[in-house]
Amino acid sequence: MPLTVATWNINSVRLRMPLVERFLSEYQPDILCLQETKCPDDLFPRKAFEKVGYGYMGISGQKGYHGVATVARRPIAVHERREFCAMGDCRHISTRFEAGSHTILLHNFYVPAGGDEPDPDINPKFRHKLDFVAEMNGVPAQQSDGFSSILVGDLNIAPLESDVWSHKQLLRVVSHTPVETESFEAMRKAGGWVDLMRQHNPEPEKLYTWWSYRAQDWAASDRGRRLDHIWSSDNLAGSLKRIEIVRDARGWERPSDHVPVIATFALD
DNA sequence: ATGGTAGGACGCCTA
Repeated sequence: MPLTVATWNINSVRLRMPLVERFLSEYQPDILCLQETKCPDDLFPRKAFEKVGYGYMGISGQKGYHGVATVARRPIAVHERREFCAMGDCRHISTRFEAGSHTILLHNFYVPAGGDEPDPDINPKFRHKLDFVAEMNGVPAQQSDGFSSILVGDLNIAPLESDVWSHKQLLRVVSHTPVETESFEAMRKAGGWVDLMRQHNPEPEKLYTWWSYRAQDWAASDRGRRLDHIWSSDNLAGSLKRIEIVRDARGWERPSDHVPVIATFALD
């Protein structure tokens, strides 16, 4: 049976609810994981999601900053909301659902951006980002309880050379510094996670999911980065049929600076 | 080398 899972940093779910509705109606993913909802749970637009057929949701939001939500048109249950770095931030929610013969644990992450200065000794936000990635070592793909796993989200790191428009020019820019990309890839591999976007579109093909708001013409300059990711445990990777980056969404009216990424699985 | 834009909440932090 097919399963489609999408991830999208929406940069205010309330402001961009019309875009979310357009995306859900055009692409109809089974599950959509949102980041940067910037919305406390009691103000989350539950009714609007229910109205378009997405009646199952796990939300973890706070006022003004961060916030994640996983919405679905098929049953999902909240598994856990994990706090990282003892900061009290809403940056993770995991949900659980049945698909084919699998019970799948789906992690939805919003990793700290890390500020501008890539030196943990003088920039606490960069320190926080590195600590957060280190703590993600405690989220392995293989569960002792036999769940299969998917991990998605805005991970705010572009690990490979072809994940940025210019490897050389971004080596000292937060999101692509060696200390980030190396600890990120080490964490992913140690956790047993497969990078599904790269399984489907290997290097050196350029893959971007984010384009800065500050560009005069984002599409013409195309200075993008792959900050959003979809990973899975080994036992699901072979069932991946398709990965789609919805680049068009960056050109929609009042867009997020991130675009949706959709994974389609054919599960037994 | 620099500054550029956007959102939340309303002065300034975060991305």
